[in-house]
Amino acid sequence: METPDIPEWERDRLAKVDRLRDTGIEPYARSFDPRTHLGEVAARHAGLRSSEKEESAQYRVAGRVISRREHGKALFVTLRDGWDDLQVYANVDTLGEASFRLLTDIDVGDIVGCVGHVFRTRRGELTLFAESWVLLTKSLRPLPEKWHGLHDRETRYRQRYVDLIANPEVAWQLRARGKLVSAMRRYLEDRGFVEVETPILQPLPGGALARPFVTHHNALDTDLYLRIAPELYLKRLMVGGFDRIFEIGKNFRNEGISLVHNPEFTMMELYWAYVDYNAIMELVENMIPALALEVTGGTQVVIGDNAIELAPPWPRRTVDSLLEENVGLSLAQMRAETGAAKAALAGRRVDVENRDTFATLVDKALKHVIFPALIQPTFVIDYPLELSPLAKCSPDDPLIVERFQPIIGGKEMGNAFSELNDPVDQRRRFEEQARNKEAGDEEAHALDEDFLRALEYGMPPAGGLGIGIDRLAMMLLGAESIRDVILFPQLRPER
RNA sequence: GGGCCGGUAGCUCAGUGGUAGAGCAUCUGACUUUUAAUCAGGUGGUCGCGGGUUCGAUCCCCGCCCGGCUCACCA
Repeated sequence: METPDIPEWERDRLAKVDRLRDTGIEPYARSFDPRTHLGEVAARHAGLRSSEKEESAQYRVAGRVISRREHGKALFVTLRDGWDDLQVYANVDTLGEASFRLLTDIDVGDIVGCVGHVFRTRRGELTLFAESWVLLTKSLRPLPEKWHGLHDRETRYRQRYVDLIANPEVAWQLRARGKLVSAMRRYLEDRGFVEVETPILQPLPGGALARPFVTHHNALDTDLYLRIAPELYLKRLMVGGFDRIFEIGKNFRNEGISLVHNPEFTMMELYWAYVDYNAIMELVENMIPALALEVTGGTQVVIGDNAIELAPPWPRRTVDSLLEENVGLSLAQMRAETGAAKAALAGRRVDVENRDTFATLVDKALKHVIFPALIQPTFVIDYPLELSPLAKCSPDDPLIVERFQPIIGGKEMGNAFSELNDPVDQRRRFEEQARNKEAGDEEAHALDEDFLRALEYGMPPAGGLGIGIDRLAMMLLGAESIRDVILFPQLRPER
């Protein structure tokens, strides 16, 4: 009987499934409980010497068979659970003829449970001596090669489940990202912040300058946008009396994909009533090293050739002083003479265009000249008004807003400001954005009447903060691509 | 979107204008502490897709698809 549609390996394994069922064995078991994690077994017997055994402790372990070495009447298999491996040894004398024969029939990829005691082989590897075993899940597909593993990026991202099996360091890194999020959540809760959830489907996307995804609600017959930021809803909650809140969740921006951009990404935003951006800076410079300590065990990270110390305090540098130092022009000079600003930037190998304005020139100077030079953690503070339609003005200068960005390893880790709570000023800023939109700026901020109505009821003074979790994870875990800290990064659909 | 690089067996990769290769995996046999186990033998391929040139294309040309890097935009 020819079934050319089914690959050979799968046909063989499907036949094994049939044979197992014929002998009364279910190849997809219901449970194997209790069990001990492989890593725990290894940790408990780290001191066991070669050729010694420890028969007093019996273990039930389970995992995926990632390799096997058959020796006639004996057999070694290596099990993996998550990112821990443990070798299992079995022989025909202990298992008996029937059970041993079935064991030699298992394939790399199968998931099995084993019961036995540990010993350490002559070559020094901690090993479970199997006294009995059971098939838990039959695998129908071959695993990638044991030596070179799975390298192909496309397969790794499309079939992350295989990547996680074949590359335990990937599994470890993605798990560490999870630990980062939970550590952040705990850190904030311990300081009185309450976690909230605000709409992802929004009638008007706001809180950031970006192009949104559009979707449609059938029953309401209305277009909705996937949020580009939760900011305006969190501020509505501040009006409502929540005075320390945060949200950790996905934002969606309909823009390019790169080493540092994924269309959906995770953001932590927090709002803290009755403080300004100075308190937020203190929070950030204390929280980041605390999170690093939990996730990596230290407050130092290495990015490229640079050792970075995250411990506080972090220096504060104004945009104005950084511009003077790196571009040779003050903010006021750049505002007054955009021609000179363009020349100065062009001289530093920054692409400038005719349509560049004061605001975009400052933005380019920060991104291409100033940030890349800030390796150790630094707060860049006090931005020009034009770049920040939701931030409050400085008491000393109406053209400056109280805003900061933490820069680590040359990269922006977040964005924060003293929140604008003057509804009249906010309306003016929205109207300015509306003019930009008419002039063709697709990313200009929309005018949100309900948000203004909320501000008119009165929002307490507050500091706000957004931190990109993906980029923070990259920095702490030394990932070069955002795809390495996202379980299922966005790819073009498979065809 | 532009530029550059890539797609060959399940995996990692060689390769040539004249019937397609290796290692590992898989299959058969041997082997009771191996560990990239070992030894002997075998199976396995629309060479990303579609056109063109040619007696003949996996190879050369054109178009497309998918991925990577990079530039632009963005966090």
